Amino acid sequence: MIRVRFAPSPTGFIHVGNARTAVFNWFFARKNKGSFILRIEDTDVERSTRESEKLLMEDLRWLGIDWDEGPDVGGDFGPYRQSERIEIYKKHAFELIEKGYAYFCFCSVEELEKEREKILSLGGIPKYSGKCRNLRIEESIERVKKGEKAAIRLKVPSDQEVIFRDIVRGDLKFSTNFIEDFVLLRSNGFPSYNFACVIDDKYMRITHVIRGEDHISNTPKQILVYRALGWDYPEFAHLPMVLGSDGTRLSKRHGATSLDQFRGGGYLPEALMNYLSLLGWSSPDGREVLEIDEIVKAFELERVGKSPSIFDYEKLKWINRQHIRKVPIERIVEECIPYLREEGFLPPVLKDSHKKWLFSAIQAVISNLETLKDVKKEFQIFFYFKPEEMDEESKKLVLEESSKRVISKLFSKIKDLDYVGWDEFSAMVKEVGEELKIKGKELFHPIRVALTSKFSGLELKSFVPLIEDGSKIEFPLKILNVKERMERTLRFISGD
RNA sequence: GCCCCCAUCGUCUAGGGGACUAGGACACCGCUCUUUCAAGGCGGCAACACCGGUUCGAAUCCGGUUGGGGGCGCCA
Repeated sequence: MIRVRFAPSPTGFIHVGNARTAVFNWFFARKNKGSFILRIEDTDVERSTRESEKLLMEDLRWLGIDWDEGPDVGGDFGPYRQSERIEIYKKHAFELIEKGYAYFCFCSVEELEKEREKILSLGGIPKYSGKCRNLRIEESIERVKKGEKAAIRLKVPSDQEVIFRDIVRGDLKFSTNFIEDFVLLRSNGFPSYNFACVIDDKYMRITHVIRGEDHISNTPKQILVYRALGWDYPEFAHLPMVLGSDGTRLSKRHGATSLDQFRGGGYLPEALMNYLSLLGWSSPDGREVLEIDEIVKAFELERVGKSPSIFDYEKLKWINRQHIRKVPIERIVEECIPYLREEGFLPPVLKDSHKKWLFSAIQAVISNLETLKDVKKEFQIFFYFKPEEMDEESKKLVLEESSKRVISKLFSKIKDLDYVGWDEFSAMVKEVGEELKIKGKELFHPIRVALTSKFSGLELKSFVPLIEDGSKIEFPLKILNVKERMERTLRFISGD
């Protein structure tokens, strides 16, 4: 039974790089019918909050990741918050002291800091001196009993090699000579990352540790802990980094980086997941726009690449567009509603008439949507109509003599009608053309501008019915119909 | 500085000794469809970092150089 975990620390929003790690773990678990475990690494008391833990889980769920075991859903190997497992870590840290594989360290943080700076300034390797390593154990225990603060460090053996196989990278080799006696248990009683991680992965029966490349150098340290404890260790797979456009670590400077920003930015979760899957992995059949279950089916760690990838917002947008076109339009309508409310285009309660209109309107603009959020700007054409604010290009066109004649003529045919259907409308446009001997662009373009105040946009065939129908429905911002729009444009042209 | 990892179009990638004239996708450019703009369709530009070795044959294997990235906390 394959068991993997995603182990974030609840210190802020979830970064897409971390999300990618979560997603790959999840794909691997689902593909192999294994378990995906969510473990909260909240041993940094200063920075961890329950609030971020909550947000983190919400964001993960939004993305489409579910977990079989975790702090909120429970499981047989909990608790799943490290802060609730302190006794377990202590027990094993003391066990290592007893076995002689670890020792108490009484150096203060300030002292160590000073030492490190000194070594660094001399161009040396910042490595703990091992000062407390040879303290007599009886004496150390005595000091601890008296209440002196002490951390516990691992006695890292010298001249040994740690070799492990990484599923992505093959055999990796490290000499223990470059590993210092790192801290297992901090003087505040909390475990360090490299210790807690080992204990938890063992207790939770993790079979595959899939994490970012930035953890490669932690792996030999953790293996040393496994060895000292006499435990076998899981398989490792280190995923390549996700970088920003300039090749440095992806950060705010490059654009959106947290899951909630993509959510708010109008991305479909399956599109983001799809895009994330393409960072370091590719489908054997070469297709890129994939349903989640297709990815699960095809996913293999063996197909994960070794080199870092740059996060490409353009391609994400393109993938998002593909997914927008793929899912049922009802869902797109549903997802667009919050954005439209935000703009004040929709009332708090939607009647059937609203829904019906909305459906047609979304259908009309859907091919222009790169993100769901784009619906806001696409819908302006329905709710805002201000001839006096039209751009120079449109103004110039509409003020031409022939344009004026076209618009007036068409208006004279429409002005007594209560409703203009598309067939009727296009028949009248045709008549106008014949009567004025104007055709083509010269005929159509002025009409477009008269109706939208914009030089380009939706095709009139869908636009005209939408404003005609829309004008009969009650919206917070009234939709003007053909007649009203032409009237206003005419007034603008004549200079009133 | 030290340790480790990585290297195919601008970007994501396929490829794993002969199938390579190196394939696909995004972006970009052009054409087309459309009496607008997009979207769509078609086409184009564009890469094996460098040097050496192994081999009949190297993008592919080996070594080095260069470049990039990661790590070196009582953070995770």
